[in-house]
Amino acid sequence: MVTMKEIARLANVSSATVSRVLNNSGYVSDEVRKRILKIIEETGYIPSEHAKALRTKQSNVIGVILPKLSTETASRIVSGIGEELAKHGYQILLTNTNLDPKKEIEYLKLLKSKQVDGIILLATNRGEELLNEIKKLRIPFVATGQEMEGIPSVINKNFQAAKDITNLLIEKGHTKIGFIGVDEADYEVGYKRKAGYLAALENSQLPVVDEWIQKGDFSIDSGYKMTKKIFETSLEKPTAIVAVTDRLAIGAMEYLKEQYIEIPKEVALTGMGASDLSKYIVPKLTTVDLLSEYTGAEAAKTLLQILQEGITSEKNKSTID
Amino acid sequence: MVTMKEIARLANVSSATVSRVLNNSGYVSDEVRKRILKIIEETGYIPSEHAKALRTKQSNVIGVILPKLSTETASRIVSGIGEELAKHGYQILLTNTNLDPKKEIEYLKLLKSKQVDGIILLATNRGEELLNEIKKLRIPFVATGQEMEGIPSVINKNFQAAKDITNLLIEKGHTKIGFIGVDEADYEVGYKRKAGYLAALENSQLPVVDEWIQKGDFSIDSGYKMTKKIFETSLEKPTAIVAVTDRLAIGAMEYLKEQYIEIPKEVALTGMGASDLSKYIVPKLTTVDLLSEYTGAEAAKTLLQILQEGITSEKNKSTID
DNA sequence: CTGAAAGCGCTTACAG
DNA sequence: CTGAAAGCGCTTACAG
Repeated sequence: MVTMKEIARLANVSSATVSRVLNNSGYVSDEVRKRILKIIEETGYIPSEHAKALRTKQSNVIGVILPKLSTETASRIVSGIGEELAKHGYQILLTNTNLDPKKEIEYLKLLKSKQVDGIILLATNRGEELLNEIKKLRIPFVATGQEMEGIPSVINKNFQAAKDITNLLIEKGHTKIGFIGVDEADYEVGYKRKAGYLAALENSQLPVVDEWIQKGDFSIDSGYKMTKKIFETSLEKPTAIVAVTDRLAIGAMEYLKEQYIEIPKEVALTGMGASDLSKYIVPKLTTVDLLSEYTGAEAAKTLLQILQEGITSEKNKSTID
Repeated sequence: MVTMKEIARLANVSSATVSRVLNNSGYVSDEVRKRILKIIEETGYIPSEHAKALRTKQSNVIGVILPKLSTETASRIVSGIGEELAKHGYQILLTNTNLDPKKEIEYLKLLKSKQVDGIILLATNRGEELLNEIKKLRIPFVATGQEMEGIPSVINKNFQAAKDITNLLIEKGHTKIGFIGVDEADYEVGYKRKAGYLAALENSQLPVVDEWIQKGDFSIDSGYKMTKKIFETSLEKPTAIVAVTDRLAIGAMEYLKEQYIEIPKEVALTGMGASDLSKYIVPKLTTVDLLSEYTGAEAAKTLLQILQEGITSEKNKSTID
C-alpha cells in the first residue's frame, strides 16, 4: 500500500508537507503543493484513517445500535440518521442486536473500542445495567426510541399520538374502544401509548374494560391473536380497536376480515406509524405518522451538536489552561 | 482515556504482556494474567481498535454501499449481510448513496481510507468508471444486485424468476400479457427480468406488443402511471400485467381499482420480491420471493471466503518465501 | 515466561 | 515556507 512517506519521497519533501497539503493546513508553496497533488493523483494514494484517528482522536464514524433493521420504522430511522450524518462527513457503523438485550451492552463496548465519535442507540428498554454502561462509557451519546434518564434522548410524542388517535375514535361516536399494546417494559411504546389511550378514555368518561385490553409483541401475528382473544372472551364486544403499531393493526384486520366483521362499519381500527403497509392495504388503515426519518435526523442533529459543544468546550478548556 | 501502557504500569508488567493476555497469544503465567485481567476489569479499559488496526492491517469492519435503505429489499439485504458478518465478528460501515451514482465512487474511496477489510456493493448499475475504480482499489470486494464483470457477484435469478411468473400467467390461459419494467441500465432488474418475460412469451409463441410494455422507476407512483399509459393508449388491452417489483405492481393495482377493473378476474397482476406489502394487500399480490436476506447473507459469505483465502494465500506466500 | 524496542501511518508543535 | 522528531496505542519478532 502506498503511504504518505512514499508520497513524500517521490515528491522530494517531508511527510509533514504532504500532510499539510492533504489537510490544507499551514503554508505550502504553490509549486510544491501541485507537485504533491500530482503524485497523489498518479499513485492513487488514499490516506489511512486509522493512523489519522490514532493521532487526532477523531474517526468521523458514529456507532448506531438498533434492535432490528427489517422493520419499516427502524430502517427509516437509520435512513434519517445516515442522511443527516453524511451531510457533516460522518459515517455509520451499524450494529444490530436482533432484539437481544445482552448485545446492546456488548455493542456499546465494541463501538467504544472502535473509537466512534459518538453513539446513537435505538432503545427498546431502559434497563439499569444498560444505563450504567452508557454512563461509564463517556462517549457522546443519544438515545432514541426511549427517554433515558440523564441521557439526551429524542423520542416521539407517543402519549399524545395515542391520545389523539383514540380521541378521533371517540369523536366518531365510539364508546367501546379496545386496545392492543405491547409490554410496558418498552416504556415509550408499551407504557406511554397505553397511557395516552387511557387518558383519552378518562377525559371522555368512557369505561376501561380489561378484557378489551391486550398485549402482544410487535408481530402481525400477535395482532391477530390478541384481537381474537378480545372478541372471543369478552361478552360485550368493542366497536373500535386502537393498536399501538400498524403491524398489530394489520394483524387485527386479518382477524376481523376472517370473521366477516366489516371495517370500519362494525369495528373501527387504528394503527400507529404510517407505514407503507397502512396506505395500500384495503381498507386503508387510520394511523398517525410518527415521522421516523425525522426522528432519526433529529437524533443525529442532537449528537452532532453534542460533538460540536465538546470541541468547543475542549477549546475553551485548553484556552483557560 | 486509559491505555495499555497505563494497565501495564498498574500491573507492574510491560505492555507486551498486557497485549499477550488480551490476545491470548504467547505464554503468560497464570498469576500475572489474573493480575492484569483484574486491573482491566477495574479500570474498564477497552483497547483501541485504531492502534490495533494500524499495526495488524485488519479492522474487522466491512463497508457496505447501498442505493437506498428505506426499501424493503435493501433493508433485508443489509440485514442478511449484517447477521452473517456478525457471526464472524465483523461489523458494517454503512454508506448510502441515495441513488446518486457519483457517490458510489466517492464512498468506495472513503471506505478504502477507513481501511475496511472488504466492501459489499449493492449495485444498481454497471458503469465503466465504477468498475475501474473497484479494480483499482484492490480490496476484497463483492457486488450484489448486479453481475459485474471480473468481480465476484451474487445475484438473484432474475431471468428465471421473471420467466417463471410470466409462465404462470400463460398457464392460467393469458395470451395478452403486458409488462412494467425499469431502465435497462439496471441490467438485472431492467434487462434480465424483461428478458425473462420476453422469453416466456416467445416459448409460448405469444405476441410481443410494444404498447403493453412500459418502463417506470421504482416508485409505486410510476407503476400507477405506466399502467394508466398501457390502458389508455393501447387499442386492445392486455388481460395480465407483469411488474418487475411489488411496488410497481401495487401502483398498477391502484390504477386498476380506480378504474373498477377487477383483479384478477379482468386483469391479472404479478409482482416480484414477496414484500410484506404483497401479503397484506387485497387482493393478495402474486409475487416471487427473491429471498433478499438470503442474498445478503450469501454476499457476506462470499466476501468472508475471499478474506479467508486472502489470509491463507498470504500465509502460503510467506511460507514459500 | 517476560521485556525492550521497533514500527504501523499519520499530525503537530518546534525550530529554522 | 519546510523538515526533524516525537508521539498516538497497539503488536510482534527478538533476546534473555
